[in-house]
Amino acid sequence: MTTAAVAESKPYHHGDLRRALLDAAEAVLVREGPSALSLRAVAREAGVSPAAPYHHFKDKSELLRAVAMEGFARLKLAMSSALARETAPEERRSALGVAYVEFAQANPALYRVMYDCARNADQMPDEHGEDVSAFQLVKDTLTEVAGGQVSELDLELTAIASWCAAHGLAEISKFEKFKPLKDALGGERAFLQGVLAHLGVMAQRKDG
Amino acid sequence: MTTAAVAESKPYHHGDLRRALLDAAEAVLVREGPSALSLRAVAREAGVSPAAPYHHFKDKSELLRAVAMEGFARLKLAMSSALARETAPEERRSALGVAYVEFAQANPALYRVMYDCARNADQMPDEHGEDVSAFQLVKDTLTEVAGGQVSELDLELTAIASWCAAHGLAEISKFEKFKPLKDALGGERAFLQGVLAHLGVMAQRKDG
DNA sequence: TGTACATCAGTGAACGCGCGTTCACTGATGTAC
DNA sequence: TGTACATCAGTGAACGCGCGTTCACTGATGTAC
Repeated sequence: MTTAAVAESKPYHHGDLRRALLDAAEAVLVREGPSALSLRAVAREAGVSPAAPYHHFKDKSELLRAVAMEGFARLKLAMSSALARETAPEERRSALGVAYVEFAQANPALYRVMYDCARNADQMPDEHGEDVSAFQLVKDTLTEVAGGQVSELDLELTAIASWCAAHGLAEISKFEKFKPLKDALGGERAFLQGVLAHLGVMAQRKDG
Repeated sequence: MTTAAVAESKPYHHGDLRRALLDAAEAVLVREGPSALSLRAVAREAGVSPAAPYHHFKDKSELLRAVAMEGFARLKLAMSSALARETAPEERRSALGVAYVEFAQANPALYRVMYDCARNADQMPDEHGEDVSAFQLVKDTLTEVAGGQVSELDLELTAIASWCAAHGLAEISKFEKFKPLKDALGGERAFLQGVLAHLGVMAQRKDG
């Protein structure tokens, strides 16, 4: 009946309910969207009583936070992978932005939860000392593009601007308004690349 | 007791309950945030029974939609005003972006409702034939900056990129992460201008 | 000018619902001796 | 190796809550004659 319940007469103890709850949360998100993501729905999806999650999360918001953290981790992974697939700096930068937006498009409900969570806390959920942050990934790539000839301040501001644009595009790109333009450009990805390419940024700064 | 109820033994008929409900909705948003924006809370705030709004809105989502539409109208107004205060194209463009973000910062709950609504419909709420859209405002201003030397396609993509960046900045700018940078730059507005200035765009395109 | 009547815009009680959380409980597991 | 016992990780019933919406109603307003 439930997705997470495996065959063979499930045991009283679950094994790894925390993990199962996070997976169940994602299943609920995919199937019914962010507004359906209640503690009870997650427990139901995991095939467990409504009180069970309290042995693994202090309360609902802590569960949501864990979901959001996983989402950000996966987003970063998607970005790293995209980066690794290209060698030329310009292509790497473009791929980074496209990967970001495509992740958001592929996981719209998760992406929403991620930023709802971030907004509530005025910060991204802790990556508690991960090796290198997604934001650092952006800065490094932009440095490559500029060939190292850029001040720390410009770099920081440009990275923020890029992040803003990617986030904005993630939220806005599916508006029907843009359909004609996408068709004219030859598809979704061309559209994304087109918009992101129009964030010229450093080139202007350098000769301005 | 309620904000909207005027003195003198309120009459049975309200006069303009629709208007009062929209104002009440905003009051609720400001005081308690988007998650508290229920039909019942709005009715309560307007000093009216829970069933009363149904004479003015088909259901909850139609009320929210009306709130969102008003929000977008006010955002456009703020942008027009900011534009009118500057003459030089570059300053006008900057003022436009700053006005956008500052509106979102000044009305965070309303801004959230506006985009929640837009996302649900995959489009902005109808401006049903307003004179000129906010997006057109952006395109016109960008054309001024470019001195008319720009293709329709570049213009469109640049305008979208600007919109994305403004939206992203609106959602991200209050992260604590940026506090040091803001201080270094001398304040919130300088930060916004700094980020937005790093969307060079057309300059790069022209000599690239 | 008065009156009958339709329509409008409220009331307030009630409906069923799903929610987050708590509680006393119990089955399963692990550990000390 | 066996056993007593503490601890862990579940159950399931119950709590109070606010919600969106419906309903029969009634007071106020406007209009036709």
